[in-house]
Amino acid sequence: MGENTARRGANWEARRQAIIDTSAKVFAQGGYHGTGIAELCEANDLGKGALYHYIGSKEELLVAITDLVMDEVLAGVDRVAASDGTPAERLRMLGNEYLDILVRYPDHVWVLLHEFPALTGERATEFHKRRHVFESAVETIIRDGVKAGAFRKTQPRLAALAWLGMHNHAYLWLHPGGKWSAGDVAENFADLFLDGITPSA
Amino acid sequence: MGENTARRGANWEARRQAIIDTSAKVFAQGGYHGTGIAELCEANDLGKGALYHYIGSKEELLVAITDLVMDEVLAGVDRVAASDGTPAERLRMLGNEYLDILVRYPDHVWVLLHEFPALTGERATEFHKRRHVFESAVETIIRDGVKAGAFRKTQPRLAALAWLGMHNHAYLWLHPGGKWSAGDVAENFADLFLDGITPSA
DNA sequence: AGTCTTCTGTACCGATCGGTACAGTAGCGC
DNA sequence: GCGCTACTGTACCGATCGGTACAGAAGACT
Repeated sequence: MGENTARRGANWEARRQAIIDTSAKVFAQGGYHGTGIAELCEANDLGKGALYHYIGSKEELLVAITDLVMDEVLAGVDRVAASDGTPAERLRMLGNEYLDILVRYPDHVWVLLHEFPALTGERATEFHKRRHVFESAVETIIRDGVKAGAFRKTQPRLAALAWLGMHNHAYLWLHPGGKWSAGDVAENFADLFLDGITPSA
Repeated sequence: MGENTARRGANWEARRQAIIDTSAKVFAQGGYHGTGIAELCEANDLGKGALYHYIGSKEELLVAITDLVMDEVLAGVDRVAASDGTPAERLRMLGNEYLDILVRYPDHVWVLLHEFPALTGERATEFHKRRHVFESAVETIIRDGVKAGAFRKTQPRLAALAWLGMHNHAYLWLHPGGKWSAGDVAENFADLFLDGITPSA
């Protein structure tokens, strides 16, 4: 993808992106398998011919949705890696980046976390590879912290899974314009993860 | 359900339960909407007629799977409520109960957490009601701890969501016979949630 | 043995599935 | 205005969807 942008109409790409976004919302409500092409056509106000002119296939649409999110996530990982904070600071920063994505793309993230098992073949392996980069980034920060004595001697993998669970799960209840902002939640979660719920005194 | 057990064959109930369990595994692999009746028939080695004799409908099958898990979860909540430990102890206990269920019914739990949006009508409201009981139980323990001064003055709801996220997410990687036992993970998570990852000194 | 209920396979239903073929329309370069 | 390509709606494809009808097989009870 990218090299075959070829001679497409001026706003082909923009139109395609709009379709991806709209479809993400529909998928988020009805599920990937639970949503038919007809439903997507109606939501995008397009005939089947027009729709397929932009998306290629239903699965490609799913790929586009998940790729969009993973692009953002990995960009966040890079920014954090490029920073030079302590492990605790980097963990805070990554939480902020991730929850921000979650609020900016609630539908896309829902689809990603819910329907990634529907990806097949090399699409699936590619996705797992990218997800592994993200999860490893968390684990590495924790491992660094343990090595530096800034963190307790926990099992880094298990601590990373706890961190990921806390943050991933937020896609179910953290919405733009809701009770909490991404920043609020990220701060609370970082405090909790770093210092626990027991008073320090 | 229950009052119309009526005159069913001796092992009708057992047969039905076996079908539910087998189908849970199939759903866990292919998703609810992604799995057809024909697939369920093959997995259960039954014709459509026979299958429908036991399950009524596809959605009833989904309900049976989710009910099984929720029955266990709420039984765990009751046991914890009946105990008289400190908030910290009760949180530990609940984590143990929950992760134990997660390991004993990995397929059922996967289906529950992944496909509950497919429930419709009063089935959906009933499910949400029962899930709320579970989530409130977590929140109440935390609220009690804060009130008693055993926990920091966090927002109980947010802390509960963190706790739930950590534990719920484990359905993706915690499997029977895997690297960690439910008890191991529960203990690590409780330590982490109570005291954080920063050394206490 | 006869009867009656429970159980099960087969055939079938209309609807919808994801996807394609293709003829036409619209808009841009000239 | 001409021509060419990008775009779009309609009709259609075979396959599968969830579910039903129903006849017969299999047991249990008498």
